Amino acid sequence: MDKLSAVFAALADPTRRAILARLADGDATVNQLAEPFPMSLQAVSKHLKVLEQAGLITRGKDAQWRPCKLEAAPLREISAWAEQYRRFWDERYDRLDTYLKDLRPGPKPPSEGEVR
Amino acid sequence: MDKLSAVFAALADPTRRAILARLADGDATVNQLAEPFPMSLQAVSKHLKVLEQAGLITRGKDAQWRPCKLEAAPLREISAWAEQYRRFWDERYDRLDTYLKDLRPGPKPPSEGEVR
DNA sequence: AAGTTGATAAACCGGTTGGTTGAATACACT
DNA sequence: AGTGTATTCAACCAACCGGTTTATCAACTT
Repeated sequence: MDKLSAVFAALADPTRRAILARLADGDATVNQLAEPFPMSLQAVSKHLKVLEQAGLITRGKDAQWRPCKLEAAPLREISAWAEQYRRFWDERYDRLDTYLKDLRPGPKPPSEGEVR
Repeated sequence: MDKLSAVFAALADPTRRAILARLADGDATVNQLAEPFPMSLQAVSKHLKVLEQAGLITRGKDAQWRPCKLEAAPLREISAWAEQYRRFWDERYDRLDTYLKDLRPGPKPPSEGEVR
C-alpha cells in the first residue's frame, strides 16, 4: 500500500478524523482519546494503529501511558496533492494570480519551491 | 457515510486517483479510462461509480458513450480540511496570516463538528 | 507478592471492497 | 432484423475493515 493511499484511507474514517482534531489541542493518552467515543478502548487502539501506520501520529512512552502526538507532515502532502487540481475549482487561478499570491504574505525568498 | 469520508475513501485507491489525473487532461469515456489499467472494464466501471458517488466526477450521455468529467469541488473541500492543520506543519504560520487569508472571499473551511 | 491500571494482542464476526466472469441493456450501422 | 460496440448489472469470491470479547503484558500502588 503506497503512502498516499494509506493516508487517505486513514482519513476516510470519521472517528480517526475526530481523533486528529482532538490531538490538535494537545497530546493525549489512549484512554483520553477513547473517552468521547461509544466504542471499546480496543477499537480506538486499532484506529490509533492505523493513524500511526499512516504517519499521522507518533506514540511515546511514559510509564504505562502511550501519549499520542499529531504528526502533520502527511496532511501537508494531502494538501499539496489536492492543490494539483486547484485550477479546476478556482477560476481566478492562472499563472499570474499564483505569482501575486505567493508574493503577498510579505518579504519572502522568491523561489520557495512551491510547485503549484 | 458522510460526504468527507466518501471523498477520502474514493481517493484512497491509486487506480481512482490515476483516473482523476487522466480526467484532468480532458473528459474521457469508460473505455478510454480503462485502457491503461490491467483490470477488466467492469472493474473500472465500478471505480467510476465510487468516484461519482463521492461527487468527484459526473457522467454525461453521448449515444452509447458515457463521457466522464472531473468535478473538483470535493477536492477543494479536502484541501480546505487539510489546511485546518497547516499550523502544525508550517512554522511561518501565525494568526495574522490566518486573518489575512480569512478576509479573502469564498466559503470558509468547515470546523470539524461532524463526528460520525 | 498481589492487585490495579493503561494498553496491546488474538480470535472472531458481519459487512464492505476490489476484483472476476457472464449476462443484459442501449445505441449505431448495415 | 441482425451485428458490433459501449457500458452496466448480477452473482460470486477472497481479502480487508470496524467492531466485539477475552486474554496478556507492562508498569505503578499497596
